[in-house]
Parts: sequence; C-alpha cells; structure tokens
Amino acid sequence: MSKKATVYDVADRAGVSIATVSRVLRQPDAVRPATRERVLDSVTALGYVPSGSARGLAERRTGVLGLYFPGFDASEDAPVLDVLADGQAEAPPFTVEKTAPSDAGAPHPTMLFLDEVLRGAELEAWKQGFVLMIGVGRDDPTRETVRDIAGRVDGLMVLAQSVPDDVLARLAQRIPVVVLSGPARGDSYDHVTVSNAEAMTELTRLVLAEADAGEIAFIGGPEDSPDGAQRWDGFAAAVTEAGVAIDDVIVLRGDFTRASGHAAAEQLIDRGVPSVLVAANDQMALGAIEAFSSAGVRVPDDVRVTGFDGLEAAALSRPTLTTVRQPMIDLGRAAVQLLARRLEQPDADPMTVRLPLQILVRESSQRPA
Amino acid sequence: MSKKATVYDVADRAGVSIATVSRVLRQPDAVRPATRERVLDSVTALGYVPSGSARGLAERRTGVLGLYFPGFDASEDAPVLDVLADGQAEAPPFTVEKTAPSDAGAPHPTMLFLDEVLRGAELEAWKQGFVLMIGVGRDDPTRETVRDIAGRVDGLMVLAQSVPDDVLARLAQRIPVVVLSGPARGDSYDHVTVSNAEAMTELTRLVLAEADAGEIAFIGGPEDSPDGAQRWDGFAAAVTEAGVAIDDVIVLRGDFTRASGHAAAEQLIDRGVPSVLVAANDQMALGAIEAFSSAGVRVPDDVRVTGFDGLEAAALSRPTLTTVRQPMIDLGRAAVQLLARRLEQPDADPMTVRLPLQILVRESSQRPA
DNA sequence: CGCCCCAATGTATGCGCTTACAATCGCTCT
DNA sequence: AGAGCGATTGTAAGCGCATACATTGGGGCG
Repeated sequence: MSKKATVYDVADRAGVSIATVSRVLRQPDAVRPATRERVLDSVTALGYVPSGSARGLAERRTGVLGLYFPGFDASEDAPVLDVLADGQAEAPPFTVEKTAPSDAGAPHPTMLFLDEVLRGAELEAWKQGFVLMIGVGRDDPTRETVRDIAGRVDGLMVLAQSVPDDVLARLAQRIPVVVLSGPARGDSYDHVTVSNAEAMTELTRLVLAEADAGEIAFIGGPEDSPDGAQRWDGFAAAVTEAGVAIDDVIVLRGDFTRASGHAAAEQLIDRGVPSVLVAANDQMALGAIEAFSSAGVRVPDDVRVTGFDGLEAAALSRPTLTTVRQPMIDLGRAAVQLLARRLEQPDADPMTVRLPLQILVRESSQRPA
Repeated sequence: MSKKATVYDVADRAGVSIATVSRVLRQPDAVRPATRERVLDSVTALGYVPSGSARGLAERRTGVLGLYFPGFDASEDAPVLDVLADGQAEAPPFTVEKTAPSDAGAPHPTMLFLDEVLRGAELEAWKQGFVLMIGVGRDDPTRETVRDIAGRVDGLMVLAQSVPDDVLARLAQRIPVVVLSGPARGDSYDHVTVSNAEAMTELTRLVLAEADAGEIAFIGGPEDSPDGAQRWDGFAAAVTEAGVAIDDVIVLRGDFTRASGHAAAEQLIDRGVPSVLVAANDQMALGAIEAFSSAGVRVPDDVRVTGFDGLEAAALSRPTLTTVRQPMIDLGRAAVQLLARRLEQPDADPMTVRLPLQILVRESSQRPA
C-alpha cells in the first residue's frame, strides 16, 4: 500500500500522457490497441485504481445513490464491542445456552422490512450502473449524517419520517430525492408507496366474511405512524361498509412490537374475546396469538386474527397468519428507477408510484372446516 | 435544484473568502462568531451541501467504508420491474392469494445472514464517523463493481469468497482490506472469523450425549463452502472422539437450501432413520424436519436434529431447532473496528479476530422427557 | 509527390474543497 | 502613540481525473 498510484504514474510508466490513460479507461475504442495494451499493463503493474473522488469531481456526478432510513432498533444502545481490547484472544470460542428462548435475537420487524428494501435498491442500482451508499437516521441533532451522504451521491432515497421536512427540502435543492412508503402529501418529490388503506379494507372484508357474530377488535400502531393511520382508515372503511358502527369496535393501541400485541390480547381476554382481531402489523398479531394460545383461546376457532406486512414469521406461526405482504424488494427497486429517471429528466413532473400489495389468506383468519 | 451552490457562492454571499467558509464547516472555533454566523446564514440560504468528491479529493480520504459480499440469490434473474412503463397506474392496488404457501417469498438464508452483518457494520461505521457503501458480487467478468467501490472508499470489508484472490490482492495494494468469515489463511489481511469447527464439535457432543444408539447422519453444504468444510471437520472430530468410525457416518450433501435438506431426509427415511442428524445449516435442518414430519418420523423422539446459524426460523419451528447462533451483528462491527484500526496504524501486524458462537440447545436435539 | 482529412495523442484547464503560508486586524503593553 | 502578538482572514497551490481543443502522423487521392 505504498503510495497510491495515480494516472500520472500510469502515464509515465506507459510513456503516454494522462489523457491517454484516462481514455483507455473510459473510451477504450478511442485508443490504438497497441497503446491500450501498454497502458493496461501499467495499470496492472501499479495496482492502479482510479480515485472516485477525483472522478466524481471532474465528471460532476458520483455514480452513487444514497438510501437513508430511520433506525428503529435503538442500536445506539447496542452492547459495547471492542475487538481491539486486550484479552480478546482468550475469550472462549463458544458459549452454550441450555434453555434457549425462542425469541433470542429476534430483530425489530422494521429492520427486516428495511433489509429487503435495501436489497431491492441495491439490485436495481447495480442494474442501472450505480453503487449504493446507506445511512441510518440516529439521534443526530445536527443532521450531519444525512447531509454527509447527500454530498456524496447523485440522488437520495429517503424513508418517510426519517428526515425532518426542512432538512429534506434543503437537500432536494441539491439532488433529486425520492420518498419511500410515506403518505403522498402535496410535495414535489417523487414517491413510492403502497395501497395500505385499500388492502386493509379488503383484508378486513375477508375476515369479517369468515367471522361469526361477535365483537370486532383492532390493535393499532403508534400515534405517529402514517402507515398505522392508513391501515386504521382502511379497516374502518370495511367495518362501516359492513354496517357496524365504528364506535362499537374495540380499539387498542400498540407500538408494533410483539409484546404490545401480547398485552393487547390479554386485555381482550379480560373483557371478553372478540370474534375478529385485526392488528396493524404482523408482530402484534403474532404476540396476540401467543397470548390467546396461552389462555386457551383458540385461533381461528374462537377468534380470527390478521396481521400486516408479510414477515417470514407470519408464515411459520401456528396457525399460519393471514396478512398482507409488502412488496419490499420492489419498493427499493422502484425508488431507484424513479431516481434514475429524474437524473435523466430533471424537470419531469413529480411522480408517485403505487405498488400492489399481496393479501395472503392463511389459517388464522379462516372459518374452521 | 438550480445550480448547486459551491463554497464560492457561499463565500460571495457572506462577503468572505472560500477559506473562511471551509473553516466554518471544519473548524468552527477558528472563526470569529460574527463571521461564522454570517457564513452559516449563507449556507442555509443557498442550501449549500459540500461536495463529497471535492472534499475527498482535497483531504485524500473519503470517510467511506465499503462492504462487499457475494450475491447468492441469483437476483439477476429477478422478475422485470419497470415502474416507469405505461399502464403502471392501472395496476390493481392489491392481489389476493387464497392458498398462501408458507414459504412464500422466503429469502435465501445467506442473505439474512448478510443483512445482519450489514446492520452491524453500519452501526459501527456510524460510531466511528464513517459512512457505508455496499456492493454485491454478481456475474461481473470485469470485476468492475468491486474496483468501482474500492476507488471510492478508505477501506474495504469483503466477505470470503466474494472476490477472487488476485483482484483482492490488487485492491489491498491501494486500501486496507478486512476479510470476513473466511478461513484464516496465511495472507496478510485482517480477518474476522468464528470458531465454526470448535462449536460444531461441542454441538455434536451434546447431541450424541442425548441420543440413543443408532446411526449418525450428516448433511453437508456445497463442496466449495469453507464454512461447510469447517463444520464437517468439527463434526467429524466429535464423532471420532465418541469412538465412532467416521466411515460409519451417513454423509449426504446439500446446498444449504431447505429443499436440499428435505431431499436428504427423504433419502434417510428410505435407508432407515438415524438416531442423530447433524445438518451444516439451519435451512437444511428445517427442511429435514419437515420431511420427517410428513413421513411420520418424530423429532426429537425418533431422531435428534441440529442446525447451524441461528436463524429466526429455527426458533419458530416445531420442534424448536437446536443450533449455533452466529454473532452476525458483531461480525460486521468487528470488521469495521479492524478497518478503523488499520487506517490509523497502516503498518500494524495483520490481525485475526475470532468471535464466539452461541450454542442454542432447544427441543430438536433433546431426549424427550 | 503534395495536399486534405481523419485518427491518435498531447496540452491545458477546471471540477469544489482543504490547508500551508502570508497578510491583516485588533489589542495590550510600555 | 508605537511596537509586538496572537487571532482572523485571505491567497494560492494542489488533490486526481475528464475533456475541449490543439497538435501530430499517416493514408488516400489527385
């Protein structure tokens, strides 16, 4: 790793000018084969790798797209890890957990969601010839991170709610911004969203059709979750449509975690088990099923339950959970496509892409045979 | 998004030189408060965001770390998605799947693994003041992507096997490289690994202790998987230690997928169910349990089964799967720490960090009460 | 054999920012 | 009031690469 080789070094060694070196790399056809060979030899011999910074500066574009999302996992509190500390080497190569809890190390559901979005974004970025840079919103009063990223990319994808409006507006002044999965507000960004409300309405219709007479319950998400709000709206529409007064619905509020779903179900058990329980996401639905199960309440026999998101865990639970699957991969891909489009046509009208959801009807919501 | 503002614009508007603007941003204390205010006002007014390229070039460092890993999911074959195509708008907002298969959309296990590594890396990168850039190895004959990334970062983390040796060597000539999770070969890179073999030996010991007399079976991974090889070695050691000839073990080969585990178990059912089945990863173990279950073979009563990796699905299966949990988050964090260390001490000796694994003893391997 | 034109290569400039070094400024001290 | 100094600010030189424009070298054709 002596001194990093530059175009100058390569040019010297090959006996050409730096312009020729640059051409060999960017427009190989513009250089005579013999010369090209010579240059490529130098490149190999010197281990030359072009500086992305210099290139970015000269070209006025970086070839990088940014993806920024909120950090739900309070990862700042992650246990200290210091592999450089002394004594590291003496640590045992493994430990044994005799009574392994089944939820050991289960990540926050939103993270799972983001993992897939990220995967989709990376895939599409690669297809379009971009590289991906990622950032997670954390307790960061100065908004440093997101600016830092904004300064290094050609375009930015942001998950709704992860960046304050004013900051986002400033960034959008410099580079194109695509907002992911937020409510379509009257802003001028490109958006990628899903039809939360419509799908929830249909899902609710389906459960209600399978349910016996009885009460209807709903476990909502946190107050400030736009997704949660949309899902509630969709649910409410179906209920009303079914001729049930919305005030007759038992509404509980959770925070999207499994524990909060569990707690909610316990409340329901105390006040009388409803015939239908619609949860605003999978984790809460799974927590509720757990609670019902320990209390001897049968799902779906006694109560039909539905979730939302389509986590893998929803497919593995007993009973399997009826839910709505988010097109997470496609969310990421669509965002990149929108960004690529805007980079080509900076002045096109803002566009909102709405991706279809997939309602997965499984055991938890069906009338037993 | 008119013309992107530069230091010059900010300087003009604030009536100072560009050096002062730069100082306000990099060393605020070196500027008189009144001047600083004036500059910051300009920054805000113009929506100025410093160019990462220019900064990187001037500072000779980018503040970015790269993470590069292999793409196992054949994502190149992903279905076409084109949100910009005409007719996009008319798509229905959702679809309904009546007989939702339980494995719909289950991602490749290795991806799950990588997701967590990535999360750990991002966390630690943030803590150390870096941003993360990611790249996935794909069918890429020219090695473009990885070089592309190498040119834009200060250091690179690479998953074992994702970059050919010669290419890696060339990159290492330019920037520090940390290799993740590969066998510790006699190279000069920094490494982060886990004790695959030791943990597998202990795990095997534990199962054998719980098992009745009978045959012992092993489902291995693909030929070229170093992890798979290490796990086999660890397994073999325990078997030998237990006084069983290694040739008496029934060895099947899978490819780390659930389907291959399923197929392997079916073979076992045909030739006679063993008393112990050790799989080289969770997915194969889960597939095997599935096959046993449909064939009426009871786990753990008739056969004790173990996996490896510690996927969430292993905790949710029936019976819950005994396995070894990889410290995936910590792998990512450790890699960043090593990289940060090397950036500070370029000439330090190469270092290998070995992280502890966690053996999770659950239902699938225990002698029934 | 000389001229014109195109292909190949070299020259020179600028991308936006950091920073060593120079030039000022504002005070303190005598 | 003048000198001396540290605090501020300005000046200018790159950082490594792409590229417009200039220059050179041949080949085809008259």
